[in-house]
Amino acid sequence: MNDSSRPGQDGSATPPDRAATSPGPAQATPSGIPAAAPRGRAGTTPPDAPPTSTSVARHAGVSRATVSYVLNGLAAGRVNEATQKKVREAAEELGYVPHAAARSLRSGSSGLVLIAVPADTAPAFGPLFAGFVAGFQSALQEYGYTGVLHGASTGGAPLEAARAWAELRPATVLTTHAGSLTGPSVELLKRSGTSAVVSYGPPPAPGAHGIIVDQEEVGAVAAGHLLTAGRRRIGVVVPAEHGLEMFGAPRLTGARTAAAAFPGARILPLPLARTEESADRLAATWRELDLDGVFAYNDEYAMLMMRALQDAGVDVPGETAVVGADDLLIARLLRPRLTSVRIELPTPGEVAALVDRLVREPWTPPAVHRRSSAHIEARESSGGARH
Amino acid sequence: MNDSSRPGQDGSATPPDRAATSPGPAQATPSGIPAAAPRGRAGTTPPDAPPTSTSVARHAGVSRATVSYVLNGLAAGRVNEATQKKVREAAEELGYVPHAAARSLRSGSSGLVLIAVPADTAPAFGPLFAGFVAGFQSALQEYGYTGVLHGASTGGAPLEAARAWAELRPATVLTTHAGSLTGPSVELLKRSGTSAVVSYGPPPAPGAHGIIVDQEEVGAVAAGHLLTAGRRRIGVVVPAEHGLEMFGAPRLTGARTAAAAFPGARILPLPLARTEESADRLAATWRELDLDGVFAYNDEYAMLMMRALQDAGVDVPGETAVVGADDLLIARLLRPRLTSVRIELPTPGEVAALVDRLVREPWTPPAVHRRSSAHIEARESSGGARH
DNA sequence: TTGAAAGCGATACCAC
DNA sequence: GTGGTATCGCTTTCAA
Repeated sequence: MNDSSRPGQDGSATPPDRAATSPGPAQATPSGIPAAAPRGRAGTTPPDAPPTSTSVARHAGVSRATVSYVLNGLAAGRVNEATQKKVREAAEELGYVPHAAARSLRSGSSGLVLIAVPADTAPAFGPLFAGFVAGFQSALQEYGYTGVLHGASTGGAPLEAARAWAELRPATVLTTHAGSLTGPSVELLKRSGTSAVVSYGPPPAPGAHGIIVDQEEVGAVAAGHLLTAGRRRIGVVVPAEHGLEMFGAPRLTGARTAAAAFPGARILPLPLARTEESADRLAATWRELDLDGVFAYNDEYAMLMMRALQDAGVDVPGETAVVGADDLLIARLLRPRLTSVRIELPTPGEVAALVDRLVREPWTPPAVHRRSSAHIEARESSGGARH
Repeated sequence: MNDSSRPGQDGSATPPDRAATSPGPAQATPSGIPAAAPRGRAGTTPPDAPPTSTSVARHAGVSRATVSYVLNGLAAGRVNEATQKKVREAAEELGYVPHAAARSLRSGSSGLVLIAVPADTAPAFGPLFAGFVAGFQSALQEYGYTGVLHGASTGGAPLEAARAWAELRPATVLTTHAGSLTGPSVELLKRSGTSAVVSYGPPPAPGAHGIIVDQEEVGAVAAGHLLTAGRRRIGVVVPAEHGLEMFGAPRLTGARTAAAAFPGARILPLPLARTEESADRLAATWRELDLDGVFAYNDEYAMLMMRALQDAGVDVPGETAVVGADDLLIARLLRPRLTSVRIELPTPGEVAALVDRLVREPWTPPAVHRRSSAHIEARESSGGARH
């Protein structure tokens, strides 16, 4: 964020005022009016300035150093017990809270772990990921880190994204987006002090660690299940939504791979938007497609698909078997019950432990710490007799 | 985060090492071993220290001041065009990224907007909220702020939470949790420089602004719909999950309020966990409960409920009408189609605009900026004839 | 046992 | 047009 319209700096930021970008590339002067009188902090010590370590020291009648020792628990055998009490009381009384920025500036590390999720894909992540993030943040906390989710949009420029993250000098960046994590991005982050960059989901860029969720395996398991059940003409739903290609494409590939082992098997990609209309349109031409099985990308799309098929008079699973993925609660609630691919992910605690290790041992060579596996959860929607 | 086990400071943090807490309350010495040799930064200037404004200046053969001017677009009429080019090239070449902490320390404002969601309730938030967060962060970015989602758990101590947030010196805190936002918490935040505290959802604590989502209205609209349709014995599902009371309770209250206007109407709370077993158990005793309508908390619980009722042979809506809330896609996919309460929320852009205004005009008195409303989206699940 | 002081990186006055 | 330099709040060594 290198623009002249930082909040609290001038008095004229407006939304359309697209942030001027970065030092690097040649850049015209900050578009438009150079902003009115950039007043710094106004008077001297307004009614009540935020309490600082200095205020606490004054209030307690000791030096700043003493305050620091006491408040950080390093006072053992250094500071008088009575003095400690005084300091703590003063801090309490003033409502003192240490200034994280000042601390990290001095100490050289921010203790921040950035969970970077590109804004445009964020809504696409389901409850599974939301749960992971929550658990991850809690786990990080146990290790002393502060995990924050950063979901800004960068218009797709990987280096811009990396720069935005790097400004915060995070100890680690864990990101879900493939595109934002190019080699140069990783390079930039590392150069600016980030000890580890971890790709969560997609395969990592050079220099980054990876916790890979093998989307191809998901597709392969789903298709394999259908194929094993005797289905041969298989449709694979590919979400039309932007930001889901990164999942949809490899799942399709996986299905194709699986089909290669079955002579006569055919895979047909089925573009589908997450709307009733789109599903109805697809279902209307179903008979022409002549498919006896469909892997519907995930449980939500599967529900959409199944509903449309049933409304169109297609029997599930008799005529066409349906398989979803993610094994959400709805899979078990649907009728017929939805067969689904369950994806085993590394737990938040494991990822937090990894992050901690990488921070403490930054020399650890980039590696893929895979630990995801996919199982089929067979239910009614794929169980019926074949066509 | 005031403990001695900050990452990168010592060499012995382990997960069970529950972060020692804060300056305030009397506190024993940091539990256990005082950590091994707390080595600061090791050698002098390791192979490549992160580039700073100074390195750029050196590299370009100018002073740090000049670098600052150029990189912040304040060089107009101050710095030679050729010099500017030199500076920008040097920055590019070194991969320089400004240090946000240093900048906020100096400028007095971090440009950070904290979206604080207590970790234990986070998984409870659905796709609606996820979408809001993503949009909000993008909108904030347009104004020059950095929106981050902070989902740490604090064991329920409001002041601890506030302290953790305050350390980051955010310009604004937007929080969804009622419990974490007590009067003293707001006080603490404001004293430490946060210009506005906004409660998103629950009614605000004293001193905080509020964007209220009137959960009672949701309950009232749902129950009102059922009552108007002639139903009189109405069950209201109250989620058993922790972290959902804040929604469940007011929705129940709203339903009760609505029922008060209909003589002979009865409201019966129905505790329900988000599992098939729980729903089946409830459905098994359905006839004894003798209910002709149920407001199932939200669409997901409604799906659970409806499935269990149908499996138990209860006709929906003939025998019992069902109403959900949130109007998700699944509402339209269910059969019978699910009647749902649609909640109109302020858009991310509107909230971002509000935040910006509050930061620039911190004197704005705390107020409730309500703009949520609930409408019924009537569908089949509540449309049938009454018992 | 406590205090003085040197920075961490960036910014913006005020002289040159 | 440029370059010193004081300063933001905090940590930590070294001296008293």
